[in-house]
This record gives sequence, structure tokens and C-alpha cells, in this order.
Amino acid sequence: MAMPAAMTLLAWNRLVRAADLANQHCAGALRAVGLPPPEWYDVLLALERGGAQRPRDLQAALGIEQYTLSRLVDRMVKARLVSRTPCPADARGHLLQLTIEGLAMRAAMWPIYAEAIETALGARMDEEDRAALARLLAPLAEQPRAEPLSA
Amino acid sequence: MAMPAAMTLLAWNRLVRAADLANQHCAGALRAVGLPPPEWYDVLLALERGGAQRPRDLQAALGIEQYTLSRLVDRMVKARLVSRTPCPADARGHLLQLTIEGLAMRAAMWPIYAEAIETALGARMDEEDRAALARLLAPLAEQPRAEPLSA
DNA sequence: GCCCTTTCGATGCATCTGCATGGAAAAGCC
DNA sequence: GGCTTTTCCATGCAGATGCATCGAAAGGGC
Repeated sequence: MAMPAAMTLLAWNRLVRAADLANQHCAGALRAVGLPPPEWYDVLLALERGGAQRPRDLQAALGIEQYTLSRLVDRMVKARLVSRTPCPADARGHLLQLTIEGLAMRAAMWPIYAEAIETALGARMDEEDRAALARLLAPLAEQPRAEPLSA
Repeated sequence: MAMPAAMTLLAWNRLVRAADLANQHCAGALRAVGLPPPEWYDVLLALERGGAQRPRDLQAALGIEQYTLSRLVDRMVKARLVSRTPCPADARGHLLQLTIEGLAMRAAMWPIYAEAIETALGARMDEEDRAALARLLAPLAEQPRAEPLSA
């Protein structure tokens, strides 16, 4: 396998660093006003958009580990933002349902989160560059397909 | 503050996801062959390039939290990859020095790490796009300057 | 010199994460 | 039906992280 070109390494370093800085900025903004971290937002949004759903589906949608979601949901249930209700179709699982408080929390988080994203990303590049960035990152943001078998 | 444009959100989502996937890929590749995680590599490389240095300087160079580095170094010292020696100029601190094993470890990690980067990034976009990506990410990969005071 | 403030680095504690595993229900097979 | 395999989700345990704080040394003013 070829070693990475210099430009690949530069892009790599910047990618990791940019994402990390931006993430920290957002997490910090939410924390600073006493709101839960971004991953809670993702769950709340997914449940609001997709309706009540099973952990397995939510996990796939969010792209996180099974045990990560399991415990994340634990905390959110404890915080009354999400409820677990029995799943009629499969007694192993259950449905995750947004509570009223969860709905309100999503709404409360959005302005803060949005402003943080705008500060970290939107305000630092023009529309053309944002579009170019989104386009370039598209292939990297997908799950890698399985390696095609070589003959 | 303006809410983010749709393109900002798309770029944001892809940025976070792309960095996360790529990171996982690299960490997994190293772990799969029994090597330490990428952040160890960063420390080893910084010490190799910059020579023995103090935690404070290393921390700034790596852009991580003070306590994160403190404990990371703890583990690496325990693994004999790094040694702490008294600092002649400042008795509060000490110098972090790469050991022979640390040097060897950096060399051992590089092929694996490099191949992972190549797979995750280099092989998925052409040279032109890599350059464009690096350019677009440049402003995001810098520490945000302090907000200029408004009049 | 002395005192006060700042910087350096480590650490107690609570929380979070990753890995491996567990138990229970469902699906497939005969 | 009965049996094995697979899927679903939780959890014990060890390790990592974040936050606040601490002790020690350095720096600054006098």
C-alpha cells in the first residue's frame, strides 16, 4: 500500500483538528449555559424527526456503538427526556419515546447549538467554501463499504 | 447571531462524521496489530521532532488539556517509551525525553498509521480534492482568536 | 529579603468509554 | 414441537476523561 502523500497528511491533520476544535466549541457552549452535550441533541432530534423507535434503529442512524447508545439512553431516561416503552413487535426490545420535556429540551438546545456551529464554521468561511467543503467531505462521511474481494 | 445556513449544517455534520470515522479507522488499525493509539503517536512524533521538552510546551504543541497530557505521559512512562528527567531551568517541571523504545515504537507505528490514513483519506479523493480540502480546513484548524472587542 | 500572584504539573473524584459477556427473545431448521 | 443460532439490549469491569483543586516553584513589586 502506498504511503500517504504530503497533502494527504496535511488534510488529515487539519481534518482531525478542525473537527475537534469545532466539537469542543459546541460542547463548551452548551455546557456553559447548563445544557446537555451535543450527543444528547442528536438523540433528541432523531427521535423527534423519526418518531419513537428502537435502540437498534437509533444506533444505526446515529452511527454509534450499541453500548454507547444503551448508556446514553439510560442517562436521558433518568433525566426524563426519553422514555422506554415495551415494544409490541419484539419483546426483547422496546421503543424509545421522546417525552414532553425531551421535546422542550431539544428546542432549548437548538439556539445555543446553532450559534456555536455558526461561530465555529459558518462565520469562518463563505457560502462557496462551505458548499465545497460539504462536497469534499461527502465520501468521507459515509461508512466505508466492505473491501471488494480481489480476484 | 444568524442561524446557520443549510449548507453550514451539512458541512458540519459531514465534518464531524468524517473525522470520527477516519479516527476510528486509524485507532482500530493500530489496535488490531497490538500497537498503542494515535495520541501516543502524536506524543512520540513531537518528542522526536522537537527533542526533549517540557509538558507545558508539548501540551501547547498538541493542543490537548494539561491533565490529559499529564496522564498520557504517565502511561507512556510506564510503558518505557518516555522518561521524565529533572528540568535544570525550572524545578517545578521536568523534561520529557524519548527513550530508545519510544523511538522504535514511533517507527513501528508509522507504517500502520500511514496506511490507515491512506485508506481513510488518501485513497478516497484525488490529489486536487485533497489539496482543496486542506485549504478549506486551514482556518478551522487554528485556535480561534479571541473575539475582537466591539466598539 | 519578604510577600503576593502566577505558572507548572499532578491527582481525587465522579463520570464516561470500550470491551467482553450475559440473559432473553426471535428466527431458522428439522 | 424441539433444538440451535442469531439478534437485541444491558452490564461488570477496567481504563480513560473532565473538572476542580492542590502543592511547589517561579516571578514581580517593594
